[in-house]
Amino acid sequence: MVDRTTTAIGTGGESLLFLTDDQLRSGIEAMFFAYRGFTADPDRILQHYGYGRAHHRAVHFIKRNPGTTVTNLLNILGVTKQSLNRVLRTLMHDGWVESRVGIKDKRTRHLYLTDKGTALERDLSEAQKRRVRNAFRTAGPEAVAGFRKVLEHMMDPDLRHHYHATLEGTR
Amino acid sequence: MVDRTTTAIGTGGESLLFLTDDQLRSGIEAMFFAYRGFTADPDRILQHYGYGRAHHRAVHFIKRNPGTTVTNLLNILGVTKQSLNRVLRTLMHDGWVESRVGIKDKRTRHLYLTDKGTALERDLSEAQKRRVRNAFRTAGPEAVAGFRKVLEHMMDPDLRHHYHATLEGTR
DNA sequence: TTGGAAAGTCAACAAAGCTGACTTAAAATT
DNA sequence: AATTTTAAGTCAGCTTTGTTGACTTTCCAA
Repeated sequence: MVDRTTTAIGTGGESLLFLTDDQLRSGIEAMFFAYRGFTADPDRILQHYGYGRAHHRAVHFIKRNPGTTVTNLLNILGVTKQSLNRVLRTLMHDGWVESRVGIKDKRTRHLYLTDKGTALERDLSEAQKRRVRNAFRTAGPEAVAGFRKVLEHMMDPDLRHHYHATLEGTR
Repeated sequence: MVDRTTTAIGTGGESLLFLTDDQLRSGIEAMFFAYRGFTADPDRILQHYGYGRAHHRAVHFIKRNPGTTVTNLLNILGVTKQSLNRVLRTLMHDGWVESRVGIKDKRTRHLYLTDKGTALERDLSEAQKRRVRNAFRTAGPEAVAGFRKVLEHMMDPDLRHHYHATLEGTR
């Protein structure tokens, strides 16, 4: 019943048991269930404010890249202009985010969190970090290094630089 | 600018550099970008068939638990009955999934993939496994072990048994 | 035999994504 | 100077996937 063979043996003849179909399937399910946990806490908070996950993502990346332009955010988030615009409009209307016209290029709008927005972001990220911190602490530093390594290679190569960009100066 | 302190030092005084706020934030972003990649390939295929991610999840877990009941699937997927029902209805109508009335308990419906459905599931999971396999192979077995360990601790404890259940007999 | 659990249906709605067409303003290029 | 391109934003309309609440049918079990 259990398939241990399909991708178990590499061309070089090494055992590679971690690449069996069953290992891959269970890795896939781990991603599915872990992502559910990963978003659960912020989702609960957002619901209280009347926002969704899209708002969280926008607020997160504005916090990490203060003064980012709309186009840049579009590239990071990988959604359409209309979709992001809807989110940004409500965030600005409700006073969490503000946009300033660019000085060099007056077509661009630079996005910033207001004080209120900074507090919301802290709420959301604290909830999320609490869970990630627990998982990291329980699993230990070597597991965390492996976790990072696998995730990095799971990303789309075109998007990987957004991940790296935010680590500039931290390693 | 870069905060290395907030959660860097544990109560015992150990270094715990892997738990700095920056490490946690970048771990969070790794999850975000990796999950995008993780779903990208199946999403592309599903779009071709006119289905969405919810269909993939249903088909995946019916494949792994043939004969599962609707209620069981509800618990695994964590959605409402109505939401799942809409998906199952289209899958059954289009001939990918069939439901058989329970013998012991005729109220229950047991779900199975048809031959057609099995082929679709293979298409989807092959695409997804290709990416996970690449990531696993590139990162190596120790990284994969760490990846699993972290993800397992990121799940909701209530949901963790679904992940374990599917590994029964494989370890 | 009656109460309640399991499954399914219907209606109505919301969040968040999409396409396509369009405007305005500013920058860049010809 | 005129034209083209780019950045941002808007409008209309659509899809997927989730939600709640009310309801029926079936049928097991106390």
